[in-house]
Amino acid sequence: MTETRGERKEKTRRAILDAALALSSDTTLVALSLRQVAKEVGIVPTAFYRHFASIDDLGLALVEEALDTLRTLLRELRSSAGQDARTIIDGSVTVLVEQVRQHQAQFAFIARERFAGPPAVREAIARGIGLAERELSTDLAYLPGTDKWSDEDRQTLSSLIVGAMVTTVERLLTAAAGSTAEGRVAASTRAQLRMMVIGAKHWRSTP
Amino acid sequence: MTETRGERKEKTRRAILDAALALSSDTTLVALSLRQVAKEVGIVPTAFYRHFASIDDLGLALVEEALDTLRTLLRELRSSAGQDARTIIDGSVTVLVEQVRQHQAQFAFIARERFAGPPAVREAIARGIGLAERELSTDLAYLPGTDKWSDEDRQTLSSLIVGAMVTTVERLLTAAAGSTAEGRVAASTRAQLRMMVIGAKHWRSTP
DNA sequence: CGTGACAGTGCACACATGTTCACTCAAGCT
DNA sequence: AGCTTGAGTGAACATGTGTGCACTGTCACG
Repeated sequence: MTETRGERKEKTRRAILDAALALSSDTTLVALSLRQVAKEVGIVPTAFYRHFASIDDLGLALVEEALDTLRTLLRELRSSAGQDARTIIDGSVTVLVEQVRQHQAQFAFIARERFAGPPAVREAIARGIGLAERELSTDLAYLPGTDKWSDEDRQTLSSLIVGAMVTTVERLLTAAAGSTAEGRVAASTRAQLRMMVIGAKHWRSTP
Repeated sequence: MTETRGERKEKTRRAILDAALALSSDTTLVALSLRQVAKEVGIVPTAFYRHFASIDDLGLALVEEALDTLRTLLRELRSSAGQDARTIIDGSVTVLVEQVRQHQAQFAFIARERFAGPPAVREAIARGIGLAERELSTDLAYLPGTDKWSDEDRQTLSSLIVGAMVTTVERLLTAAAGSTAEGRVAASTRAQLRMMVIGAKHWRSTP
């Protein structure tokens, strides 16, 4: 045999996860049926239980993976440094588009299940996005300009930016890769980020 | 009889719509079963067909109603005039919170089905939000400051604002009515809108 | 070489689903 | 008063669902 026992197992586990992601993209996680997945993978329904304790478990594993790519996106965004605001923005949007295209299915999954998924899934996604906001917020504490702001103001700006990013991801998901629509979304997002930065630059807290 | 035949029919039709909205709030539209709805309403499953041609038809009627309350929100927002930017923003956020609280289930439905619903539903919701963006964009053409802008810039600002509004609605839905969390969301949104307005005020298009 | 672990099989069960059909029986018209 | 219309009924259907249980065959290890 060219494959060891453990490798084979991992392979069908992957196949199950992939099939589940593909099938749920037509509808939703709650509408995902064990038997559909099994048929797609090419195993008998009961063999599914060799890999997951239940169908809910599958959903949890799926969201875990999706959040992993979310965290990857965040890491990439933070490491795509730049000198002035302009280049930071341009680079960030480029990274965003790239990552969304590269992991389209995962981001679509997150967008779908963010409000439609089971409670545990919804909460996990909310935590992921909340984390992004907090990270950006603390990053802002070290940036010239916002370093003098109050925590509250930084959180406000951070949630505004993250919100715009989420909206952009959602827009990208409905635009075909490499289409003019995609270009428009990217350009629009860049403009929006610049607008926000300008707003932040002239911001004076008025409680 | 205290009720006419037509009134009775309309009454159970309403009951079906209400039950469907309530039941789908636990999961999703696609996971909504005819028999669940029928049981909740107190009619036999087959009686359902006297009111809707199919379960998909129900979904369409549901989204139609939800979009109606969305349009109501937009109308309320536009009519809640004010003098300076500050009072316009404050009034708008107040209206937004009010409307979301008053039609919580409908807005939750929209948030859920926006990406998880069947294609027809998703497209209907996207059209509704697109309409909001276009309306705001044309409104901006008559406001001092943005009246001199290019259409493109106005669309960019409009989509930014609408996006922030959508995000705010989503945040409100996860915050309890009258809670301190709700107050924080409202305050944060007001600050964000002010930030955006400031950004717009100092905006110079850089193509 | 022999033996145990275990991924995958096949059958079974009990239950839920959407939709059909012929029906009842009261309201509302002529 | 008589007759039609139509909201609601109840049984039936074919199909899909999750999960339990005894099984097989092969890989990996003592």
